Amino acid sequence: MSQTSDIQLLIEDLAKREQEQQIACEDCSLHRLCLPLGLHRDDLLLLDKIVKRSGNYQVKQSLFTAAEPFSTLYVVRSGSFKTTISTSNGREQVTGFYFPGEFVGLEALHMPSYQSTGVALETISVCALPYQKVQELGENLPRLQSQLLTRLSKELAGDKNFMLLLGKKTSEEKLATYLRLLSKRFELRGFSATEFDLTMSRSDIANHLGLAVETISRVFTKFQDSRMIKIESKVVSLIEMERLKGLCG
Amino acid sequence: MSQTSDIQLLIEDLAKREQEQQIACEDCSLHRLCLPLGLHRDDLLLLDKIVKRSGNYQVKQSLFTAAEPFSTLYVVRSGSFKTTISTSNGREQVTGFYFPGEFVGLEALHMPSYQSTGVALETISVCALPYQKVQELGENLPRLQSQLLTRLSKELAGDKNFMLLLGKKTSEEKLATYLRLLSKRFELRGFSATEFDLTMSRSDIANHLGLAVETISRVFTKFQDSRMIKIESKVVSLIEMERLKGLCG
DNA sequence: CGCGCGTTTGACATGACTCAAATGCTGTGG
DNA sequence: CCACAGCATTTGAGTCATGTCAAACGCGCG
Repeated sequence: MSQTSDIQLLIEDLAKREQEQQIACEDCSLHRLCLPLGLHRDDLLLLDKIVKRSGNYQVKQSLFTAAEPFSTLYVVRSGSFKTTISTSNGREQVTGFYFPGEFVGLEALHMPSYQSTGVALETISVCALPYQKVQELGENLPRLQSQLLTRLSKELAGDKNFMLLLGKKTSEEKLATYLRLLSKRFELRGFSATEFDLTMSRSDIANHLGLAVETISRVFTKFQDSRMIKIESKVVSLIEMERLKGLCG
Repeated sequence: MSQTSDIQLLIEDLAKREQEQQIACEDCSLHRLCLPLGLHRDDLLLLDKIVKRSGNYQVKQSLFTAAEPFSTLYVVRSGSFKTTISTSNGREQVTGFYFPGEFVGLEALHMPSYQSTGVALETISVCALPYQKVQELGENLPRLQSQLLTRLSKELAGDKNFMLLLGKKTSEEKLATYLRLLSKRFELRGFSATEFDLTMSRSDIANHLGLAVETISRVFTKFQDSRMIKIESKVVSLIEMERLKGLCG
């Protein structure tokens, strides 16, 4: 019984800390990756005021849905994310995965409504930026606008490269490229570049890369059989990074 | 002899007018599509000062090349354009086509160098915007920054949709979607939505859509045989727009 | 423990690619 | 102004990478 209440307490404490994540931008660990970069302290405080840190979401929960009115930009605080677009007849394309410090929904900021749907891949928390207020703030903070421009431009550059992957690469090249991409993103966030968690399902990966689940599965086992990588359910280890690089096409 | 000199004069005149296309942003016919949108007169004059209208290029000439240092944003004034990215082993992907009023090179503006190559599809003229100066101007013109943000966001939205095309559509759906896309862009520019010129080669189209030239050719003839479209070498007529729409997937 | 979903594996089907050749178009030099 | 060279496009035949369908497996959750 005492055991139960101990756990209870722990859980409550965790939930409380979760809810209370009112860490100022200034103190946020994502500082370096996020919007604050290049802003002065005073400006940061202004930014702070419009950020809503309330957002916690469960697996498969959606932050926003295509065609719903656009109002807010989201920045991932913890956990990971996917966005999807659909054809009129219901086929779906995963247009991106998003990790802490990354912006979701940038492609909508000139439109009246979201054009993609954002779904949580795990339990996540986000910072919500009401875009209207960001714009108002931007009127007097060119630095903020610049940061946004940089963010957009980076995503655009990534997507252009992704077009190369979708249009011209074989299934093996696609997966190899994708793994290296993830590796770099995790490394940038201070995590291991050689061992990480695939928070998305095989079918999400397959869909994103324009392949069938079965193909992804086969390529994974092929890569594993050749001892280039190791997989234990969700955890990937990149053993021979050079060989992987060579396979990227 | 008099004939020759007549033509001579005509050519010289043309060349002169070409060179002299120092039409102020304010008076430019692309006004509505381009950066000036939403700027005040005074601001426009400032923008005017940093725009270089010198650029005329021949077919296949490149404006910028991947890995070359990034310095300038280009806006197409007349003619059309493609950008490409390549894999390390030389395969190439056409990442976009650009028409009057559209920005080329936006994906590079956070980087030290261009990541794609921009090539003229016909004789073209462009406005060149030294990005450094755009930034300086942006410091005091939030409206300008906003316009840039909108431009970037639009391109991003387009590319996300394009990922859907590349990843999930059949060859017929790809071409149908592409034709409709072109149609809309021409319409927006005041041209016919149902009859227009394909300034790019079949192999450029094929490459862009992630298909082989032969496939494009076959689909074109199939569409034509079914009397949905008509093709006379470079000119396309969309006869049954509704049917085309239905084929977009 | 067992249900259900996600993943893997196998066998087969097919859309799009490749290779090859014919046809058509464009621009250039005689 | 014509003829020819060279490139772009079309058409045909055969192949192949990847998709589809089906079934087994296994892991996590209730």
